[in-house]
Amino acid sequence: MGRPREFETEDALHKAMHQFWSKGYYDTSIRDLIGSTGVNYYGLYGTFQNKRGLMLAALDHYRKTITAEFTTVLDASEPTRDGLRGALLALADLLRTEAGQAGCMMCNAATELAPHDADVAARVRAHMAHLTDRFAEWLRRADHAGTIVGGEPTARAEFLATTAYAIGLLLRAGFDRDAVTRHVEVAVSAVQ
Amino acid sequence: MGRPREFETEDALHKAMHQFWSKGYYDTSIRDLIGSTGVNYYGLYGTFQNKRGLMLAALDHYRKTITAEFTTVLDASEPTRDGLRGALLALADLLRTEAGQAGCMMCNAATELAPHDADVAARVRAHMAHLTDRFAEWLRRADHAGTIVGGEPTARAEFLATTAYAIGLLLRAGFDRDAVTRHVEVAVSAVQ
DNA sequence: CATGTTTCATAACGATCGATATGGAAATAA
DNA sequence: TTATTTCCATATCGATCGTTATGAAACATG
Repeated sequence: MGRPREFETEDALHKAMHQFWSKGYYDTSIRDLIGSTGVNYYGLYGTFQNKRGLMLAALDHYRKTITAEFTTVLDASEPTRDGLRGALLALADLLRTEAGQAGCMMCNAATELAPHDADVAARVRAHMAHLTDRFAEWLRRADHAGTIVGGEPTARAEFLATTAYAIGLLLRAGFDRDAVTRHVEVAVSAVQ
Repeated sequence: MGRPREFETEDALHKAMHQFWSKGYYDTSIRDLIGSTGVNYYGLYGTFQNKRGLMLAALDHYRKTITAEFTTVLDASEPTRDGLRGALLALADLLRTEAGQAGCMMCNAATELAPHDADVAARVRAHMAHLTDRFAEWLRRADHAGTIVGGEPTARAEFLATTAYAIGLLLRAGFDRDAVTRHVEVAVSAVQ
């Protein structure tokens, strides 16, 4: 009973995520979020507690959508250098907006909030661990196929993960697609 | 004539740099800066125009001190994998505070401000270009010595530069020295 | 000592921040 | 229709933001 709410939680979360993603946490005000989500004070605070709660929910949403989209591509890519290159370039496209300056939301949050927000730091850490895990799985497939064989799998996976972070940073800093492509090329040829 | 100022510009800049470096731009208030530098409103605004001017000056100061300190180490390191490892580990020490969560100030600023501040973006870009240039010079020395030979020098230098950025990000995200050391190890063995 | 000039210390400004209170509109249930 | 409940729209709160104004303090010069 009562008046029905005029917004979908997932939809509001998606729009809030994009707002935080492109503008960052501090440079995004509650009024900005009300404007971009279309949800008013009552709805936002009732659903997400406060600004920080919305940010944490947005980070979780990022992992469930953007990160998941990349890991799906990675898991589906063939275990060759071509496959790896394709996955990393797909990631670069995911982290580019029209303006091309979104970057990786987890890395952005890590820079802005992690040092003094344990909950954000935990999510960033979980994201990185998850990413490393997927790269390790990919390397295992490559090793099994005999296309890319090497030593310690965890360390090599971490290297690929930091390559992914670097892609986000380059985009955030304003480098264009060509510069990122060039870096991906070197990283792909460097993995062994 | 007149009352003498009670602060040194360089000293104030150094303290402001550390403040911005560890807490970021938005999470640092003018009152924080007055507290950490010991300079009052009159001195800060008279010398640096406003908060943004102080940030830009702090970025320049960062390049003149921290970045210069690293490039000095890099230029002095022998052109071998051991030399490269030593330089990168020295960088990791430079980017660690007691709490170990400072990271790279240029990367932090890139994430927080570059997308909507052209002057910051320009400084970040200049920093990255400078770093890439120094790595390219190092690679040239290694190539000449025959220790590490490879193909396109610019691309390889960019790879080493992004390795440096990744070190900053890992530290900012709270990873400890061992994790960073492990990543450096992989990067060093990957460069060819 | 008096005067002029520069800086220091602090009060104050308007604007905006995150967050909450309020009053009416919209839906359900009787 | 009426009562009840939930939500929307907006006003408002105290706090803090970046910035500026104000008066006292510290020097140099006469």
